[in-house]
Amino acid sequence: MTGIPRVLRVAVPSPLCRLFDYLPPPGCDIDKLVPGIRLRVPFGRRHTIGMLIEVASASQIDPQRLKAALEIIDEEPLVGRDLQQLLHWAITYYHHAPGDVMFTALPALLRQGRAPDVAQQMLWRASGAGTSVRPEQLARAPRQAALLASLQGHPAGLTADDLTGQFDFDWRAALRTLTARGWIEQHAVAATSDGAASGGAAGLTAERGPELNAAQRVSADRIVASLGSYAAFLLDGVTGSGKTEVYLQALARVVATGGQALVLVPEIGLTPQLVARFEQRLGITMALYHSGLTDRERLHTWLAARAGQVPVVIGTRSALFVPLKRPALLIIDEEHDLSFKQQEGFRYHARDLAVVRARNAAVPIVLGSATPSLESLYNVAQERYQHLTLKARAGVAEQPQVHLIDVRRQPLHEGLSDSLLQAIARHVALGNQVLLFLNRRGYAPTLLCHDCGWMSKCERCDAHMTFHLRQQRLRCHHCGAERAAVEQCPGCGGQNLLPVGEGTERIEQALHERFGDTRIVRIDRDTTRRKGAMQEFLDSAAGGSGRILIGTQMLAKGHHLPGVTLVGIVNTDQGLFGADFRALERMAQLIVQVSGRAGRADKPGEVLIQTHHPDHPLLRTLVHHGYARFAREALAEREQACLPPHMHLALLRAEAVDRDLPPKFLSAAKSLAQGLDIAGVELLGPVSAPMERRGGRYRAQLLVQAGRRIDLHRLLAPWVPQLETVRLARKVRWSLDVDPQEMV
DNA sequence: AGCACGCCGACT
DNA sequence: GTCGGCGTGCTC
Repeated sequence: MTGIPRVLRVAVPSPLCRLFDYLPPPGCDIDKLVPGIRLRVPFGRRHTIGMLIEVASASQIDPQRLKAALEIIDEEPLVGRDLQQLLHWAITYYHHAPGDVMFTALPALLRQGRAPDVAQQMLWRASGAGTSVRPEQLARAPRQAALLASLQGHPAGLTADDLTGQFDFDWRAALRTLTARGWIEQHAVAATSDGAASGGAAGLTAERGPELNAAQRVSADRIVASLGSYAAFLLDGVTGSGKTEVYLQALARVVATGGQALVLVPEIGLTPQLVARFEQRLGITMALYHSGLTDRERLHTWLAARAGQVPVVIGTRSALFVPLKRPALLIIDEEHDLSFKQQEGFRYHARDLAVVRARNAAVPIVLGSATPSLESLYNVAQERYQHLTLKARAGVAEQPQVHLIDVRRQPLHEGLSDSLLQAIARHVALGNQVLLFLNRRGYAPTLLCHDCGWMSKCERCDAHMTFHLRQQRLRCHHCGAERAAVEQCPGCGGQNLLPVGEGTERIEQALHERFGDTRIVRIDRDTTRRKGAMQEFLDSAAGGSGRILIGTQMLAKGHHLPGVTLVGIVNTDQGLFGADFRALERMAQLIVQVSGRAGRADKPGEVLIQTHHPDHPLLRTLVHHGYARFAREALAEREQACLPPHMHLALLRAEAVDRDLPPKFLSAAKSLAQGLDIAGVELLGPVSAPMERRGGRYRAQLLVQAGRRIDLHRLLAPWVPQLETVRLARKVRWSLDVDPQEMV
């Protein structure tokens, strides 16, 4: 064998848009250098964990500058080919730092270099270098000194529990520093007891479900028939049409044939009830993966899924990256939901990546929604997805009656019109439940001084502070700033502070005054902060206690509220003319989702929508002809306006405390882009963000638009690495958002 | 992002 | 005289 120089191309956790080249660790077995393994590498003046991306024969970097990797961590690639491919795809599609992409896809413990084995316990011990350091040298850092001394005293190593018992300060910070200096190392030993993977099928018996109706049958059959190869389905069915039954049929087949499925649900959609229902029907134990778990639990699920020990993994956005040994099916429930889009750092869309993952793994994917995103409907029109439609509303005789209430020139009582109040009284008198929806918590969005015009503005944002009556506090819902509400105007000392506008708290109070003896339950972030409170509310509401339910966004998702016969949407107007071109789509989805709560079981439902714009054409279409027709027209409108999904967008954002810097940086970025001279791409801006100041920073954005996706990427690929070299890039916080979902 | 280097103000 | 503020620069 000739000595072919080997260079390891490594993704290192950093925001830098490139890979770093290393020499193999001294004396390492070349065969172990497989893409997908982790390495410990020197990086700058510290050590870090890197992911091997490829083994190249030569580097672009001056060979003198190449350092050798320190250690190989993994024997085998952490994830299989399909996931590796997916991550590479994501790096080039989102133009995001490869290290950041690779490492956000891993559970925290693996990110930290831990062995991919839950049965191991991590110990920290002084490294070779660390044993010869005298702790007294660290006189400036007494905690580090104490920690190092302790570890030197225990050559076999100490666990996190040991350290927590020993030190009353935050030893983890000291540990990080010492680890970075190379004086402490982690090492894994077989754990004494707990935590071996418990496996999947717990020997439960699957329960029989209801008979499927024709549409459900067809849908389930087509999904099942496509198992074993790639196919994308949009399962489009109104609330109560039985999408879940279709999922269950397909999942049952996957489970029966020994495959594995991954189910993604929106952040607040993952309830114990949903999981219980799946488990009963499939006769298995589901593996959960979401942010509410501890790092250890997440690692446990991840490993069990990778080992093929669990048949079905269910989780939120980040579960997309859970490896499967025998992937057979992917399901994205409520595919239109915004929580599938990560809104910071590596801004991926889990639904879009899931489609790519399904293709790589040659398995079918089902995107389910009662209100599909316009993107997905467009993909149906382009014949990229197959459309499965469930029309019948299983078990419910009639669709709810939907009416617009024109509130122009009508007297409003704390935001509620006479017609709505009368309807509420009517339904309550019949012993039914009423659900009112208002996407604004607190008592009033602002306080106004009647004497001098002072308003409760946030000091750090271009926004007002919301007045919370019961707690007597003013809060900014954008940055979290908070202060006590005063009786006197801070401007003039006057006593006439008026709450302007309505929030859920105010509606609740108004309803109390009007319907004194009726039980009213408010469900928003303020009343459900306590863990489990949301569930208690919903359980008690489902049980019939609470005649009137008032709530925000969080009430819109598929909770079963069988007693509700009237849904009132207090205010649609923000959605109709929002700064974001998707505001209307969101509002329509919300209206349909909230309406889906009404009139289950045998009671017909009624939906009343208050608006100042009863003639808004798309709102009328939605109300009179339903979501499908609304979506068709909205898509046509998007096409005319040259907006997604007919157009492809990327948004370069920047923010800084200094107001001038973001636009300056974006202008520099724009010049660079223009210099690249890519045809078919248009740059709009820079402009300030819709809320220019937020959390004390000024924000601006530059929009990149292209009719063809390939043109967009032809610009982004060379442009983004260039942005790093812009001087001003260091002075602003900037990020690129490919396919932005919110323009704020 | 970290992390160190480096050059100017208020403290033992 | 030093501690430490954050501006600047680098990471294979």
